[in-house]
Amino acid sequence: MNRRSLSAQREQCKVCSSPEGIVEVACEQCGLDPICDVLDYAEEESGVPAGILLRRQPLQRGETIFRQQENFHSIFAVKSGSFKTSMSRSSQPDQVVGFHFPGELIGVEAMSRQTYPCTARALERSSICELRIPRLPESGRPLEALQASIIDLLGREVMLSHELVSSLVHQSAEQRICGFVLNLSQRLARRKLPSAEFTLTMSRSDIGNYLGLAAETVSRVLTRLHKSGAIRLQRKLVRIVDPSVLERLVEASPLHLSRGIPENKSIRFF
Amino acid sequence: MNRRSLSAQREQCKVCSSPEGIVEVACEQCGLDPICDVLDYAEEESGVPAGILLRRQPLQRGETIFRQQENFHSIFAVKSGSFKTSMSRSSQPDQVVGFHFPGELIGVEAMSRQTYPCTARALERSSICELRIPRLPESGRPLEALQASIIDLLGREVMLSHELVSSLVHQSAEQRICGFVLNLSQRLARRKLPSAEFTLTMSRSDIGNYLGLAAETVSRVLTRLHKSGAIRLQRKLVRIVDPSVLERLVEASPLHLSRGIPENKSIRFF
DNA sequence: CGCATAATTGACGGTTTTCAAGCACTGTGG
DNA sequence: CCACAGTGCTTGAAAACCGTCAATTATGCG
Repeated sequence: MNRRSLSAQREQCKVCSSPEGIVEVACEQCGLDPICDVLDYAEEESGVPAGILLRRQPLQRGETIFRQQENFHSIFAVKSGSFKTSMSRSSQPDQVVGFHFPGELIGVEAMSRQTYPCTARALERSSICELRIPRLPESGRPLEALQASIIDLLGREVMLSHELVSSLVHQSAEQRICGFVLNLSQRLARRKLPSAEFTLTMSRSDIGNYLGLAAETVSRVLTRLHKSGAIRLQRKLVRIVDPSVLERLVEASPLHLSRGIPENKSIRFF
Repeated sequence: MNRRSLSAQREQCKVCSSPEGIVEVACEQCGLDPICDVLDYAEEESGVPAGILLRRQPLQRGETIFRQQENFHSIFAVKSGSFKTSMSRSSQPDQVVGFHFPGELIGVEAMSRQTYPCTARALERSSICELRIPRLPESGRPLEALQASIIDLLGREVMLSHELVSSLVHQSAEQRICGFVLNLSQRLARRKLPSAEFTLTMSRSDIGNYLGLAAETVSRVLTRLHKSGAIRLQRKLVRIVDPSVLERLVEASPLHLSRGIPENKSIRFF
């Protein structure tokens, strides 16, 4: 009996059994899954010592998993809820560097360092799994496989960051926000979560901070998209009515519009 | 006799012996150094099969090391000269995602992928070292140590990207360009290369593309800095006259740090 | 209910982009 | 040696875009 069929039954997974009825990502949709796989987690007799991979108590809105400059010890996977990671810059408000949704990892960029370079804060009531890196060797699993998984994780992270840079610097406010909304939708869809209608758990300021825009601009663009019928918007609740409008806005470059034919689009921003 | 004393003599290093009199980075200043270290390269009797780490023929301006979507096989270290990496995006001009100077690495972000996500092109006559990843196991060295080095490299790259994003999106054109110039200077200084006066081997368009500015804006800001006396500027040659002026403009947000060199060489994973 | 926080909306000004023209450097061939 | 074209760089003027400031409304929480 393999791990996937076990974890599909959910209550069999030692780590991921959901304590209450909150919507959370399934193990096989989680970014930590390849590593759990190596560890044979969810196998009753995996023989992995307890405390290497563990389920943490739910966090309340505003609580932190870790703070900037604390000692690195674990990477985390979001099971439910959402988080933001931010870096404090001297003499200026914090810079939001990322948002994290169920199935996504937090803290991988600290992997090569002594300390976490940013603070991870819950945007709502959320739960996480924790993988204690220094204790991995105790698992008795081949280190090479574990390291290979981690290299894979990091490589993806680098790719994403590069694409984030390219998408941000050359796009207008409208394009950035369309890309942001579409990206959130795609990330939720990838984890098999509702992706046509969802709540923006972060504030307009957080979005603006992340995208390099003023909060007012975020607000203006969102209401403009609402009035144009591309999305429906009620406070923090977003429903994507016409994805093609958003996609067209993201792809359409104000410069060089006449040149080149719009190709097949695979939007992977943020 | 350890590797460092050997490579200090330069002609003893199997990989890095400089064929002609071109200014290039020393091995111990190179981002690949921790890995070469593990491989005991430069040791005459290291026993590592040939062809894993090798010195490539110099590239002419405009030549590519690899192109986007080619199969991944190696990461590269710049020995002399400079490179730009760029990604082509559907229906838009290429996006410059990075510049690479002696001692810095190219291609690490492809580590977890089948193919290179960007194209690496020489900005001038340049030379490189190549590390063939698929052949690493042949070295007989513990894979864990090699993987740990690679994890270290990738972790840094993620950090850099985060810092790049935060420094780009919230800064004015003047701040971005000051940061860019200072960053170049710091990266050169770090590799013990001339850092007060150097040439911008990339075009104004490349700089603008990278920083998310129009080429005209880059030109305007540079001449403004020149007229204010902070720098001297002759076409592509830059001399930093008063670093404090630049630093004050950038304020406290240091632009992306240099690529590829570990601050402390002790890799503390696993 | 009332306060504090967040979101919206409007007006204005500064920065940056765009468009356009002119200039400087490079390399080629006569 | 010079004329020439090609490319990249500089400079100018107008307009678009977005940030700031400020006022107003909405929302959440005690």
